[in-house]
Amino acid sequence: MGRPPCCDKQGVKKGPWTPEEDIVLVSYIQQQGPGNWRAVPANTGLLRCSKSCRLRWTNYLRPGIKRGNFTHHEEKMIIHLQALLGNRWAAIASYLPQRTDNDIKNHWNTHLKKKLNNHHHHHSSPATDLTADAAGDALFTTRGQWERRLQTDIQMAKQALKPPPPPLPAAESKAPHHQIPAYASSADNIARWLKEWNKNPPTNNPSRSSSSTVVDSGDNGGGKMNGAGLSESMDTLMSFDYFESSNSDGSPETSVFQGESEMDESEQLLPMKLLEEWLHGDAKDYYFADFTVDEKFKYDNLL
DNA sequence: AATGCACTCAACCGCCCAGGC
DNA sequence: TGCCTGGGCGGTTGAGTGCAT
Repeated sequence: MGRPPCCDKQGVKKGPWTPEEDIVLVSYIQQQGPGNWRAVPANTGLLRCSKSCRLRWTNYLRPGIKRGNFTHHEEKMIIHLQALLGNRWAAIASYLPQRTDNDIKNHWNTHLKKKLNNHHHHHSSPATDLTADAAGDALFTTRGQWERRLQTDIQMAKQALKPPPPPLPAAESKAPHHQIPAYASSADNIARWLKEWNKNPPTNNPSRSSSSTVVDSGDNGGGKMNGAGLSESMDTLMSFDYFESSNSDGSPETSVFQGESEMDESEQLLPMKLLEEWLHGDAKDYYFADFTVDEKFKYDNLL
């Protein structure tokens, strides 16, 4: 016997959300705060499953999220973090402020994986084979690799037990920190969206039309890539910093995987070490320049 | 202009886990 | 202790869109 569905399927609406539904959901959350999703459909009259409400909020309506137009640096971070953490998108998303796990997952599946595959086929060499997808897919195939992963998990668990960061708006603990009043920001998005909507009423795809306007796309470094930009981006993307690392002392006390001394030396994978170095190196400061103190705190604790 | 195909991404599905009873 | 429920996560789907022919 399978588990019953999270909610009664009868009378539950599925598919893209309409602007009206968005407004109902946002205004409810403005008043009540997110959480207790079970109560949301009941209290709002939305004919939606509680899960659907949560998903809509966390992946779309939540204030401060940035959609699409992944910057080059974000892509690099995703690639590195994916190599480190595997397909744990929520964990990866926690290091990319403003990005949702769903967005990152989609971007990985539709863009980055492909890019890395192409690169893999065109630059097949022992060194490059260990990067990219190959690294992501094959990283944890040995006992030592599994232990590394476990260590990462332990580190993350430790983090979770640390005292919480300075208080955030009670209703939005997972939101990025540099947007100030969570709901005001969200209401602002809706207002902006409505403005757009009045100007350009959606034809037959409300979800998509809203997706391009509700949330401020922010400054993502110049919008979509043209051909040249993509090419240039790929060059840099694939260059990584793996093989430019000069201070590879590899001291155990700075390792992500502390306590792996029992590990067979032969299991020390180059990419992992290099990733580690990269994450410890200057690149970190650069990529995390926009991070808040909390986010840096969290990141540093991972290391 | 019409058609087919490939791509994108919002949303759903199913599983897992933690907490409450 | 075991069951139930809510919430979270990762994988997958399919409608919409854009491009090539």
